[in-house]
Amino acid sequence: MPIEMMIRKLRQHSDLSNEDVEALRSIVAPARNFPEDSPIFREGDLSTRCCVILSGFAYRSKVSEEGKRQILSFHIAGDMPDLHGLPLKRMDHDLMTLSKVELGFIDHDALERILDAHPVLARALWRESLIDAALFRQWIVNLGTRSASGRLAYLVAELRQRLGVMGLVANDQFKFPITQSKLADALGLSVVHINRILQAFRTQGILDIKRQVVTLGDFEKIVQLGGFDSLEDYTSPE
Amino acid sequence: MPIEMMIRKLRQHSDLSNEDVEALRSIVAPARNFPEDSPIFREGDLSTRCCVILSGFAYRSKVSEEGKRQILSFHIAGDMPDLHGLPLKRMDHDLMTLSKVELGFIDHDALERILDAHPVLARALWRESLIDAALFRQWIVNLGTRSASGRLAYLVAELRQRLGVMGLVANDQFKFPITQSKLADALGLSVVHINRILQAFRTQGILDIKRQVVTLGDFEKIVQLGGFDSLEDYTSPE
DNA sequence: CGATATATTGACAGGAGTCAAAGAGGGTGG
DNA sequence: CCACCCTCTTTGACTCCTGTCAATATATCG
Repeated sequence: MPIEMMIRKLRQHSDLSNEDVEALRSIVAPARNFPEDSPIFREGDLSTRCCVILSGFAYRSKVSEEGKRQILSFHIAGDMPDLHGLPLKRMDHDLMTLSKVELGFIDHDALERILDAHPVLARALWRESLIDAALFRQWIVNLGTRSASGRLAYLVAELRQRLGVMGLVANDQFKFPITQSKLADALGLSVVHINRILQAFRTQGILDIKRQVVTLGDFEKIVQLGGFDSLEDYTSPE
Repeated sequence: MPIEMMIRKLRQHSDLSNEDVEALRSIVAPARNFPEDSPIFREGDLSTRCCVILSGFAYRSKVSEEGKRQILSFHIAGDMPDLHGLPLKRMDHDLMTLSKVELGFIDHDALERILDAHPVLARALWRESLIDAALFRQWIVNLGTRSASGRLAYLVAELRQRLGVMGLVANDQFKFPITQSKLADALGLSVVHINRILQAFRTQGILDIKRQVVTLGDFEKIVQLGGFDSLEDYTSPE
């Protein structure tokens, strides 16, 4: 029942009744598999359904006019990376898989009907989409104020936090199938420089990213370097 | 009736009935004035009402753990910069005035009641808050992929676009009371460097920012330098 | 086992930051 | 009305973080 991860996430900030949850569960289409490094949707697409990541990793990205790719966010099991497509329809960025991904789909029309009858659920989804926006704000701070190594540390701290909540961190390790080139595109840095920072982190025993796995050597240090500030306190109502 | 600007903005993407609009209008409290360079709310505050900018300029900012201020966005007449506070309550950043600002306030409780009775309006506000998020994504691309001069050009292009819609651009000029130090904090650059870019733009006749006024010398060039891509096509449903 | 993607190195260039000081501008009070 | 002050802008000299280019090593996969 991997859809439970999404429900757990919604329940972290919203008080959903069992009816709300059942209604939502009833309209999730059977899981579909996507291969790694492939698009789920593209910028400009019209969205007719929302997806829920049941397992695997994805990222959202945008290509600037100059042709450079910027990765906007990473997504993990439990996330609904295109919830904003429900009110906005037209996608302003790509959604790509990082690994093999299992997706559940929720048809917009069906969802609209459920939301009309379940205002608490509607509010929960609005909230969820705004938490997404809050992460973007954090990301802006990260890009705008921190050095290269700070940015990387911040990313790792954020991922650890989010994966931890989903129970996907064990023994100071978590799966995260990233390449240095994608890290570069996420952090606004060059591949070469990412490589050098990674090496420095490795020799200092701070962290290691190898073979799809991130190993945290010194999490305290990572949080400090990245100036990581958990959003927890801001994402629950009242 | 400067509240009309907000309504015009909502109507750009949502089909509001006159009833919807009247309901909304009925709960806007009389305008209040805020002096320049002062806080409207602070990070950590609990939000009990939404504000609408009736006139003037404001910005949202966040201070990183390291103590550096990052400006997240600028706001103009017609904007509701804390709409996300309705579902999320706890503010994750500051809202500051740039100039004298006239604000209308909408009490959350009253708004909730109206939204329950006007689902189209509720949807419009959700949409509005997601357009805000889309601007943040654009901003991430700006910070992550562009050079210093590109970033500045992008900011000016975005402002021109948004102010233009509100009818606040005339003769290739618009009011925008910014200091170089704030520009630096918005673009993730140092004041000194901002100053040099500004001078380069000035001597090349591209643009000038002086005494609270931005003068566009060569808008084509600005759009090109900034790789500006209007969001227009993404913000209307279907 | 070859082929392709990814990671690593080295040398060098350059954009952007820092520090410190000097000008300008705008507001205020005597 | 002018002197003074405070903030904002401008300059110069210097540093250094990060990017670029190009080559090599290492993984990964069919």
